[in-house]
Amino acid sequence: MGERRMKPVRAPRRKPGSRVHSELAAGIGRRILDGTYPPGSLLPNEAEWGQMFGASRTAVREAIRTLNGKGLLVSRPKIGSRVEPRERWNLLDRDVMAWHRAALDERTFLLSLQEIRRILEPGAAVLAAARRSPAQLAALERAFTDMQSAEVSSEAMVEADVRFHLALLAAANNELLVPFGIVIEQALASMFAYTTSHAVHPEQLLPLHAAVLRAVASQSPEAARKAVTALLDDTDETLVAAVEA
Amino acid sequence: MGERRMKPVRAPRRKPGSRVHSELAAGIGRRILDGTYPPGSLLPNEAEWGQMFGASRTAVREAIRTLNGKGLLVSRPKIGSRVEPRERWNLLDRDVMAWHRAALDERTFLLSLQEIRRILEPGAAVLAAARRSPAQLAALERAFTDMQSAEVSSEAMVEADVRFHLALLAAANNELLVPFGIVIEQALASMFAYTTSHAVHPEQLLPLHAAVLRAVASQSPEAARKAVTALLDDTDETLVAAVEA
DNA sequence: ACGGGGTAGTTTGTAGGATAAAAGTCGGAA
DNA sequence: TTCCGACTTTTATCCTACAAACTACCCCGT
Repeated sequence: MGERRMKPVRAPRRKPGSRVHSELAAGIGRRILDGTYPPGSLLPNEAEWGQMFGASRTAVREAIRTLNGKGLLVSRPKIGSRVEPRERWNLLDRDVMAWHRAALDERTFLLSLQEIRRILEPGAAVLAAARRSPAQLAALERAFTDMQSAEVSSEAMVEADVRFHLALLAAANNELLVPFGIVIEQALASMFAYTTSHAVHPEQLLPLHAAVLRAVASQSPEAARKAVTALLDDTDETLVAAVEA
Repeated sequence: MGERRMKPVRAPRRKPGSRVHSELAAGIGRRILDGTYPPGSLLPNEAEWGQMFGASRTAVREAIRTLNGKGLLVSRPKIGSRVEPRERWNLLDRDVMAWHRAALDERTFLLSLQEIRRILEPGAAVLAAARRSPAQLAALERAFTDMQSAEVSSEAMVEADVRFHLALLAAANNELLVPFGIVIEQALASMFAYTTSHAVHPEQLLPLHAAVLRAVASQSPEAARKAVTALLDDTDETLVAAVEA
């Protein structure tokens, strides 16, 4: 064996999204979200997609099955795959939202998101203050502590910040609230990475969060509502500044 | 050719959910939601599922692809399919929620849902009163008119009622609010069918909705908030009574 | 005995082909 | 003219084969 087998510096980990059928799902999904195939229109048949992407019909079918599950289209024999009306789309799905954002105006999207937070989070804070368990309070405290020890504008800070808000929603003890929160916070996380570096009042971040924590700890619903509202006001300022830039 | 081909009385229309892969997706999905396969556990491999359901591996794979897209599991070669942690599940997905409800306590679920409405809808009403377009107001009026002309406790009434609330959310002109609303109203619709027949104050239904419509029409945000809150108070009464029964 | 590395084996991923079922279309018969 | 049936297109399902990923284990060297 004169030949030494070169061990390749194997990439740390292949993304799970690099599979052929995932690429196809994303490719087709994006084309639907960006209006290339509007609702009601008929998609190319499976064989054609296969040729376009250089993939087998099997892979195409698995991609279409994914999109089917997200409510983007329905398939019927002899007809083909037809794009569903927009209200059937599962816009709260991670992937769909990602494709949506790629095709849409960033400003509008982020402002819409923040608007929803302004509706949802104060209400959640009220419930959290009234019903949080000791364990849920501990999770909230842990997130806050991590925010304190994280460097300003660091990735760790963003992560802890998101975790803080999710812990708040979880403390409300409403099973549906957490899924809603996950959708919102996840979408905001990618933007926080930009906005934390442009925070208008970076020194306010910790005190504002501390106030929320105190209110939830002392089980004062009204105080919690006000503290969260103040926090959102601050985020609003940052967002508006970031969007205008 | 002496044999006469009996034309079977063909069923009016096969449900789109009656496909093999859909059955499989539902079967596996339910097993995950009801805890048979808890988060972190390993599912049987594709061949085994095929035997269990008497289906081919292709059909199993398409089902798993669907569940994959809903965040219930991830698949890796040599490993198999592993159930994802609960917070990755797309609980706001139509199918996932249906499987969830089938496995869970109905009371808790409905009360959670109503709690979210109490948070979301007043805020949406404020936005709607401030920003509704004439066309959106017309849609709201149409839904109300249909409620007036529908028989009490009829299916048409429920449909118009749901449409009224969705129109209210749409009038808020927030792109994300409608998807959130669809999730909630759809889930409530199936229950309304039961509760409308047990309404505590059936005669209040139309006046309460009329108040909301008036407030949105006259662009009075605060009045809209109050009207929606009153409406939700009434629904609460009905819900509590229905749940206790 | 112990550690490292290569490899065998299991499971998913992709390909490609064959056949069945669905549902419009069109032509022919009553 | 009207209605029924064959035709045709496209998805639905099944099957088989092979590739790729990754674990777990065995074997070898120290």
